[in-house]
Amino acid sequence: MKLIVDRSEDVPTAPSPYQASCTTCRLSSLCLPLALEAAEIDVLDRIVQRSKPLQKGQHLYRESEHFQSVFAVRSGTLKAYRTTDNGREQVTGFYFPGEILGMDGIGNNRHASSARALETAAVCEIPFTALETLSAKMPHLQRHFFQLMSREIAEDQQLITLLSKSSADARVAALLVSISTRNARRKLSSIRFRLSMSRVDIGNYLGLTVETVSRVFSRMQKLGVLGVENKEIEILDRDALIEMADA
Amino acid sequence: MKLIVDRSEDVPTAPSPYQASCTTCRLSSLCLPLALEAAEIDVLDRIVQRSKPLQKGQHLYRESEHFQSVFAVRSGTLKAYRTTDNGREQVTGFYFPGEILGMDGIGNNRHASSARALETAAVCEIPFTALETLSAKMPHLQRHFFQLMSREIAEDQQLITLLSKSSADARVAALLVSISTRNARRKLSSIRFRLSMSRVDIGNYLGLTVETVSRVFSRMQKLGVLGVENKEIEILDRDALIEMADA
DNA sequence: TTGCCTTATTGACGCAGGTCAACGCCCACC
DNA sequence: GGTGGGCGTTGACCTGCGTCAATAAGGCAA
Repeated sequence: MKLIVDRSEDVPTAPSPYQASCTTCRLSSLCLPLALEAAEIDVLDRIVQRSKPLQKGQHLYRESEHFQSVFAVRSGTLKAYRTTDNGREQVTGFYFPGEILGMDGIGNNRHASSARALETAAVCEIPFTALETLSAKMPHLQRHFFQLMSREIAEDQQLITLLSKSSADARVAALLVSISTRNARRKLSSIRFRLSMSRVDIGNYLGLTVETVSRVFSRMQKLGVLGVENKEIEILDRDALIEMADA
Repeated sequence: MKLIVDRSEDVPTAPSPYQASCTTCRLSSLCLPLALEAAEIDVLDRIVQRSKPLQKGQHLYRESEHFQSVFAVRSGTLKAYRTTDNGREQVTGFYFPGEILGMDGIGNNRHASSARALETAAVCEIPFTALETLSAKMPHLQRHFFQLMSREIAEDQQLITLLSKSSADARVAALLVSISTRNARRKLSSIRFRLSMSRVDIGNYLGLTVETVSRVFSRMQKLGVLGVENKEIEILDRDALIEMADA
């Protein structure tokens, strides 16, 4: 397994031209533990691989492939999905810049889901065995990964709650609130954004049909809660949306 | 934070009389990494606390309480659930002997769900900071916990898939298959068992009403797939049940 | 045992959202 | 700048499951 990319000082052009380092990455506050010291970040930086961007529709990994790394999204959006026994596709999550995906593969050394780019996307690859070795030496890092995984569990449970009982309106509202919140964390507009996923993906993720998703959008627009223009969304009444999300 | 129970050699009666040790526990193959050496198990053993059994209905921990430990079920069954913003209860999982719960609390240092005993139950408490310290020293243990958490994620995703599209029949069938499989891992009968949870809990977990759950049981009984007598379940046609689970 | 209360079953009915179908609109690619 | 194919919207109809209600069956206390 090739773990280290040569990025010594005497090479003028970075060996991986796609991103300088974790130190300069504006997303590092999202995907790295804040408590990490500069020297520690540097060590971590050495195991992280930055490769060429994925094109829209391209797979990052596929279900049941050998698990080797987790990935941090640098730009773009990815969706994770699994294929059921009867061939149906189920979207299990959307991943935005600063978020980590692939952690469901650790358990059995093969990916439990597939991941594909919804638009041109760049990711940092973090080889897991290297991460493990490093974690044992850096308590902050170990704790950070335990926390990341735990949060993924908690988020999945939230989705379970949503899928278990909520109305179509509540599901769509909850997704929009989630995207809005995550945008805010990335210092992007929390009230105006472009949905990088199709209505089909949204419906699939929320356990609804395309038609229902479309109807919900229309209804919310009519109610003045949302401005919808194709993939462009404007949240006009955030409180109402939050209200709808748990109804 | 009190982490270590004194169990030094000069105390003749074990400080916690409820279970000898991980070494002699018949469930250790389920909750401990197999690769652990005897000496390592011994170290782990020292941080594990065994307390008096929980009575039916008693809480092990509650949502938003300060997170301190994860727990391994020794006997009995527990359910985990969270309360939604509008006060509804959502069951997020059932936990049988040999299974670990509480991992959703690591992320934010408070429990993301509550856990309560469905019948008299005994658990081993594993203080998390001690587990972290130990993990950094014992690579097998660190890996094991990464794996346990990862599997929890993968299982939640499976539930998401189930809740997202499947029919009532498929949901109930899937739960029964899951219980059957987990029973087998514990060397119990995979075709005849007692449901420790109520129909209400089953319905809640599966996103169905009690009435629907009841009707599904009746229907399956009529079809000769299941024998149902109150909480006593007999799987008469396992293949048919598996078939139904992904329909 | 008796009685009470919780849990489960069964039936009748209504509705949210699925299904099917038609159509409009992007936008990508000649 | 036309055109084809995917994506999104809207309408009409249908159905699986929820809701409401009534009854039965356990289970625990006294």
